[in-house]
Amino acid sequence: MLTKKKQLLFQKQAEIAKAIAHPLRIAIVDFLKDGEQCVCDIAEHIGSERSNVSRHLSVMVGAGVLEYHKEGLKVIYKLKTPCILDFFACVTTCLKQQAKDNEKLLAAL
Amino acid sequence: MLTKKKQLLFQKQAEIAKAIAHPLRIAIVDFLKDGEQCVCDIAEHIGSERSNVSRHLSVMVGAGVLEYHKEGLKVIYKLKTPCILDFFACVTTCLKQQAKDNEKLLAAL
DNA sequence: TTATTATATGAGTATATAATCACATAGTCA
DNA sequence: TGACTATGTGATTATATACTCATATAATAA
Repeated sequence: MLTKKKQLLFQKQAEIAKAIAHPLRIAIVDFLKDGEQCVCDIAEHIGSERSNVSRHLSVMVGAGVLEYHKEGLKVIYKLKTPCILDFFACVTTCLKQQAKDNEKLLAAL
Repeated sequence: MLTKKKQLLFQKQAEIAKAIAHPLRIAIVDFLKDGEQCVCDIAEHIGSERSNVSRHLSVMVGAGVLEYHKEGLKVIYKLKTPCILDFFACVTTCLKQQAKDNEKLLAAL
């Protein structure tokens, strides 16, 4: 059986994973890897309503993936830890693996 | 604006992230890192109904995170790519970062 | 002061997800 | 064959999430 300690750890890990597990949020993280951005520029870049983007951003702030500071009217968001980007490297490896499998399947038909 | 190509990539990445973004599923992946297991042993280990575990497993198979084979009555699941485990290293780094921040906050009170 | 802009948030709706129970399926063995 | 076991799945319910619109807040500038 799982210890309480492990359960808590898995809970926390799931929160971070959930905070990234959305196409728009991944697009946001990908955009922010090149530097901090305000909400309006993020919204423009990913092509979604500002209110919606604002909500996605606050989800990621809540999970500790992003942080922000205010500059006049604007609120500037950035990655809190670059380690989040490692996640994409890992996922990309998985996708490549899948692509290889599909190739094999295709070749077998 | 996002290219169609990037949108598709982010979609795929989100699918994998979603497949892991649940405490029970993380517990399953953690359990499987030491070797393949049948549904009943997984259910026992994580302390959940077999039918529920079966559903979680099929979500992860669908996302290409797990694979399985049958052995008599049993269905044996295992990690499809070890790269999934890198994800946990990354998330753990984020959690440590958060813990540090909380420490700072606590010290400031 | 008012007008403008950027952002956040409440309310409502639509959809997705998770869990449970009952049942179906399929393999094993007496 | 029938009993048993492991797994999967349909139906249901509860909950969570995503999105949109309207509105609120807050900073700025005229």
